[in-house]
Amino acid sequence: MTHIDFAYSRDSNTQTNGKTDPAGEIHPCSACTVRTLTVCAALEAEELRRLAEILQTTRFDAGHTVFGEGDPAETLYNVTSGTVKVYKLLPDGRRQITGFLLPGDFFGLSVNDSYAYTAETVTPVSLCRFPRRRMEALLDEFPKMQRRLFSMASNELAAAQDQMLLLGRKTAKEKICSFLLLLSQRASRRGHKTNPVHVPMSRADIADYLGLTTETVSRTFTQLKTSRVISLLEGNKVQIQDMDDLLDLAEGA
Amino acid sequence: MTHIDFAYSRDSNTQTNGKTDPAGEIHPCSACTVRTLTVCAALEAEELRRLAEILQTTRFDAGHTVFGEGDPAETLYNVTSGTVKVYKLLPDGRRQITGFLLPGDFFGLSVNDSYAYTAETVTPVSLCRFPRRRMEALLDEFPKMQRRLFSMASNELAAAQDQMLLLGRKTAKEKICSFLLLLSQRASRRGHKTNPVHVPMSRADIADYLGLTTETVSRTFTQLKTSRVISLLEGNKVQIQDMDDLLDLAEGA
DNA sequence: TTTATTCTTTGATCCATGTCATGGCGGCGG
DNA sequence: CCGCCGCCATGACATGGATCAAAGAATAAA
Repeated sequence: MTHIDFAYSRDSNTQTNGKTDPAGEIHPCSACTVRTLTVCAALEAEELRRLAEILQTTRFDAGHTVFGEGDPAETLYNVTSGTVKVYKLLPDGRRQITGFLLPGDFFGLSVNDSYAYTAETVTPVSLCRFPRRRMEALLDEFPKMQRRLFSMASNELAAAQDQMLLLGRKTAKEKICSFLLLLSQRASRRGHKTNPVHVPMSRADIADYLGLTTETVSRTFTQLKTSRVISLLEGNKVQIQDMDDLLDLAEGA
Repeated sequence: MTHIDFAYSRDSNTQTNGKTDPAGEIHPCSACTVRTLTVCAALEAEELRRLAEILQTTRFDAGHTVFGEGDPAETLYNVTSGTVKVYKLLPDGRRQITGFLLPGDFFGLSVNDSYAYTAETVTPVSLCRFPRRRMEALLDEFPKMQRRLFSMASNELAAAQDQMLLLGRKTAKEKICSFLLLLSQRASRRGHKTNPVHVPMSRADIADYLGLTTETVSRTFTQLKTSRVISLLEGNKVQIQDMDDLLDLAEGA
């Protein structure tokens, strides 16, 4: 997950998706491109150039469905800015969010020809799109890229196992603490402020990620606030009072 | 998951691990080798030959810990026969089994240098071992193998997401039904009898896989038996009365 | 600014599942 | 053959988190 700064910039076939494009804010296409490419650090210049060729960028408003479960999987995505949630549904509407994706994360990989989950934006988002066919061709050509994607998949798998432990065996309080810790760690890894953590998603989303209800999430937050483990700040920020405390609480120690 | 029959056989550096080797039953080393290699179908003869060179086979009794969470990750394993469970623990002993591995499945892949979970045999098991370093070298040499491993990781990721949905949002009854369905499907995919399903693991293991207690698992089984959805047969076999019924029950429809 | 609308918090109550306890059954060693 | 031990089943009871309900906050619309 090294974010090597890579001084490569080239306008690619940028497409500012109009469907729900919000007003204001200029769309820095080449910046997005560079950002995504740096995720593929350790690639050769040639590989980066080829990647940039097939990549397009898109923007979406908050609450926009990027693709639905079962849709034909034709595109691989990389988050450039904002937060995306991916989830699965049961027939009666129960929902499990399996991940929140932050800048640098890929999604939309599929083994079959259709997506196994739905992807929806949480905040306004910009994405890089890689047409699947062309991406596959590129992977065949550059084993190093494939290797990198494989290593990313392995990381995701490890994260998924942590999440299973959380869903299957942790209490509500442990779940919330683990979640805050996760956000903090991810912020740190991407070089952001780790302590007042930014929590861009709603209580309902948090609930569906942790296998709880919004009510329980809300109650647990106030409980943690009352016991001075955290405090809730303006702008969806959460201040962690004692990181070690939180770490213990997250594992029931 | 194509199990192409591949007429390749060669005695590799087989090592019948003595530590807990049970009596009886001859260990068919070349058979195991072939079996594992066929999992890597679509590989060239040359690749298979090289794989066979670095592969060793081992046997373990039921209840043997193959490796523990945090151990240095030096070996990649492939199950040749038997069932293996992998799990994670919380400090106070709560356990989440993240998967049961059947013949053909790989485990022990690690992004860091240490395993992220514990692997323990459920039944007597034979395994193929691939030394990590040599395996990595081989992957670099044969992109097709890496591609295959990547595709397997993607499949696992999809399975993990299904499991998250199960753990976070399904009821006890739905969990048990999903579990039986999963076993049945996996049996079918490996060409075994799918209906009286063989369930080699204990109630406790099932509970820790589904995020339940043994009591609830037990009760739910009898409940399903009473409502004539399944019946319990000799030798840890479960007869599914109506597959469609079970399918509905597994998703709360 | 006022009014809808949606999100969050909080309270009261309920229930699915956990916890604790007990007995049966089957395998295995002596 | 008997007694031990680990699994499984079942009952009685407890409880964490769900559900139902409703009152604030925040945000968007008018």
